[in-house]
Formats: sequence, C-alpha cells, structure tokens
Amino acid sequence: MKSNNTEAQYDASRYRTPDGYTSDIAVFTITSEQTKAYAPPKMVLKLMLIQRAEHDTEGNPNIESGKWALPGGFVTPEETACAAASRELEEEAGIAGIHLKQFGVYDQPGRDPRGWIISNAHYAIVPEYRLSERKASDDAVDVELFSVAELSEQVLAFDHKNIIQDALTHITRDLLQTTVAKQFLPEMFTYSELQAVLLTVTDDKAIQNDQAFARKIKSLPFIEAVKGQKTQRTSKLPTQLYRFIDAEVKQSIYTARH
Amino acid sequence: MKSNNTEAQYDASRYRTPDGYTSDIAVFTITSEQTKAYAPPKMVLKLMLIQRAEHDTEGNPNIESGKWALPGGFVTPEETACAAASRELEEEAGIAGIHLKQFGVYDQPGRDPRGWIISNAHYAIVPEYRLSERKASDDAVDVELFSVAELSEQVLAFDHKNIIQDALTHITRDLLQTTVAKQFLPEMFTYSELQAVLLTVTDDKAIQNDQAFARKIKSLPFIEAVKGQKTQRTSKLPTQLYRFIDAEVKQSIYTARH
DNA sequence: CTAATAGTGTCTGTTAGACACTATAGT
DNA sequence: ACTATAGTGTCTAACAGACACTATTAG
Repeated sequence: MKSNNTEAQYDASRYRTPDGYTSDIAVFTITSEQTKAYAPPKMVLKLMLIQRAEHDTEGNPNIESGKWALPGGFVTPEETACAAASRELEEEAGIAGIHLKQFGVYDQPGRDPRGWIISNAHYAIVPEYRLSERKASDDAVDVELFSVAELSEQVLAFDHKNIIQDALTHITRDLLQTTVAKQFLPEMFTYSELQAVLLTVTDDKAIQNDQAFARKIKSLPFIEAVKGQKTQRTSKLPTQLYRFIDAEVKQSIYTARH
Repeated sequence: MKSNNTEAQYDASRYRTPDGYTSDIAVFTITSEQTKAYAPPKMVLKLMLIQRAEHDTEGNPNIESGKWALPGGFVTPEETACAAASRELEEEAGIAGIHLKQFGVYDQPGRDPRGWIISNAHYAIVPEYRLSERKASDDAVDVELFSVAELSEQVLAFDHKNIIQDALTHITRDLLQTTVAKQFLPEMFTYSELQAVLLTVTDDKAIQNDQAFARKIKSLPFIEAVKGQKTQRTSKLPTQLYRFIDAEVKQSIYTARH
C-alpha cells in the first residue's frame, strides 16, 4: 500500500487526482396506459434520457453532442453524489423528494474523453404524473422516455449503455426482492396495479396468473388490505385496496422453494 | 445541470476536482476451529484490519495513526478501483485471484481531514489458509482479524465504522441470496460445512436445524451431490460431498413462502 | 343481457417443520 | 459399548398450481 501523509504534509502531486467526479441518474418511470375505462392499466417501464446539445450555454461545442445520455452533472465538494443527483433532478425537472439509490461506480480508464472522470450512478423512481413538466435545459435539446426495447436501438453517449444495463439489472432485482415497488404506486393500490408494476420486469408465471396473485397478496407479510377501502378505477366491481406496511423481509435461497 | 465543454476547452478550474480517489477493502475470512477430530468445524466470520503506523516510510507522521482501519490505497488513472483493490491485496498480502465486489462509495464532505477524497469500497472473500502469510507493511504496524463482536469495541480511522457496517450488511445479504458462500468453501463440501458458513451470518431456524438442512441441500437447484465422493473430515461416518453448479437463481418476495 | 374484472371453492401434489428413529465408525 | 454425526421414516399442516365457478356492475 502507498503511504499516507498528514494533512499538513499531504502532497497532492504525489498522486494524480481525478479530473472530475460526476453523478449520473437513471430516471425510471412506469407509464400507465388506461386502455379503456374500468380496466387495469397496461404498464411499461421507461427510462428518461436527454439528448445532448450541440453547444453549451456559452456557445462552445459540446462533447458527444446529439447522442442520448443519462442526466447528471459534476459533484461539488460540499455534497455527496447522492445529494448532487437529488439537486440535479430538482434543478432540471423540478422533481424533489423521490426515491434515489446508488448502484454503481464507473471509473474505467478512457471512459470519458475529457479525462479521468469518475461517475457515480444512481437510479431514481419517479411516478409518472411528476414527470409532466419535463423540459429541455441548457445542454439538452430534448428529453424523452424510452422503453427497454427502444433503448437497445439508441446510440448512447460515453459508457452510458453499460450504466443503463446495470441500472436495469438493479431495478429489476430491487422490484422483486424489496418493497420499492411501492415507489411506483399510490399509497393504496389494487392487486392488479401491483401486478402490473411487477410484470414490467418479470414474466414469472405466479405473478402473471391473476387468481394466484389475488390470493397471494393477502398472505404477504409486508402488505395489508385496507379495511373498507375500495376503488373502481381498475374494474366495474369495487375492488379491495392494499397498502405496504413496514415489515422486515428476509429471505434466503437456501430456505425458499425452488 | 452544469454545462460540459469539449476536450480542448475543458477548463478544470471551473469545477473543483477531488483531492484523491481511494479503494478500500473489507477483507472477510471465516476461521474454522476444529474443536476435535471427526466433528464439523465451528466457524466465525472475521474481518482483517490494519493498525495505522505512527510514521510513514519517510518518517513523516501518519494521519489517524494508531487506529485500526481498512486496508486500501490511492487509485491511479490507469486502473479501476476494483483493479486497485486487487493490486493492493496482492502487494500487501500476496493474495491474488480472489472474489472482490464493489459495494459502496463514501464521499461525505469532511470524511477525510486531508481533503476531498472519495473512497470506493469493496469486500473481498479470502479462504482462511490464504491469509497465513499476512504481515505488517509500510504504514501498518499490525494486521489482525476481528470478529463482528470485537469490531464494535474498536476505534476506527476515518468513517471506516460506517463502511464496515455496510460491508457486513452486503456480505450477509449476498451469502443468503446468492451463491457466494462457495468462495468460503472448498470445491466439494459437506452439508454441515455449508451450514456452518451460513450460520456465521444468520440465525434462521431452518438453517440451524441439522436434519432440515441435510434434507434441503439435496433439493437445491444450484447444488448437486457429487456421486461416490465422501469425506470423513466432519464425522466418523463417511459423508456425502456436494458442489455448487451454475444455475440461475431468481427469486421474488412476492412468490416465496413467508 | 353482456363483457370484463375480482374473487372463491376445491382438488392435488409438494414441501416445511417436527419428532422419532436408524446407520456408521473411531475411541 | 459409547458417542457424535449423518441421514431416513413418517405424520401433519400449509401452500402452490390448476381449474371451475360465482359476484358485481357499467353500458
């Protein structure tokens, strides 16, 4: 290991220091298409990308311009990358107080032609209605939502294709193994709404099957039926509403069914 | 979002850049005490820490000296943090080719008195026998293994207490939800050896119960019995050996038993 | 009445959990 | 013979998966 010096004697020139530290954000949303009245929604998982402008605010040519990229920006020494991500989201899209999770660091030499730039990647879960006011900004000419299928056809800036792939892996795992699904749902939801969220990332037969899932939801320790609360937004038949409750979910591949 | 410039016009002074990028490693091992012959081992999960020296190689006082800390060091622009971790492990302890996983980034302002230093944290799984040659190095006066219980009594350098807490959370989850347990075990192992590994991080009744676990291991899709292979290292009775096989393990809290 | 979604009744096969029991081999 | 570990026999209750069926209500 290399030696460390004290604060006073610390000599930065002995080590090369990074040329930048950025925070990138994979903003996920689930779009609900109400195909017709009194029916469960068709849900699709989408990722928000920005198209990089030709020039920045000062008229200088922008690197990787024209390509689609994850939103993000430089982190300052007074904040964590997660705080920076939160700030960026608020500044750019007016979205505050949403679920953010760090999932990876990208530091492959040469990943950014501008120099040694370390990217700390997060994913965000934004309910669809909060994306309404999205807009282009300084160095983005366009902002758009892409489904997973559409993503693979796009040319993406830097190593964002890798980052997005990892983001998808992480959100899929988290949706199925934790209770983050609630971030996509209203406070109270029907079994078919939860089912639709999960089906955006899995094709598990037990989740696809309506009757099985309607039965299962009642025995999940981290979800409770809200007594007397019904809705007709997914069916003509008034339907039971559920909510997530705080309950520890621990699981092991050595004890589960296979 | 702040604007980006092209390579030519990139002006580093517009953004403050980090004062350093380090890679820290939580080196986990499981010590097996052979309490007596023909018995399963008693296993304990331990973490390797170094005690920071008073002075570095050049005789300058070392920061946070005397405190216990995670091994690690500065990352260079020609490598990823993971590669740096691997290099550090090899340089310091002569350990190569072991399981390494990135689990978190630490960038809280003020976490390191020397400046804006970002730490990329990894955990490593090292089988006990490979730690035999461990030694003190340049800026470590001592190297020692600590059990989880002992860790909470130690004064740790920087924010390493947090990092270690997160490392424990991650390795616990990975041991129970992935097949990394195999990194602690020989190629072929008995049910009681696997059981002992898992019991270092869980108190799950279904895993504690010998008969239940001996039955369960035979139906796990990612483990197979090795025909005709038996050992007497855990029992007088020749005992079936198992091995991990490559099998996708996907699971969801919405389909498992509770 | 029809169509669509929500939800139940019921059967079957599998498994978890518990407990008693057998099997083996070194000392 | 004793002891510690490995492993089986067997029962019960719970649950998954399948399929048929009922319930409700807007149009």
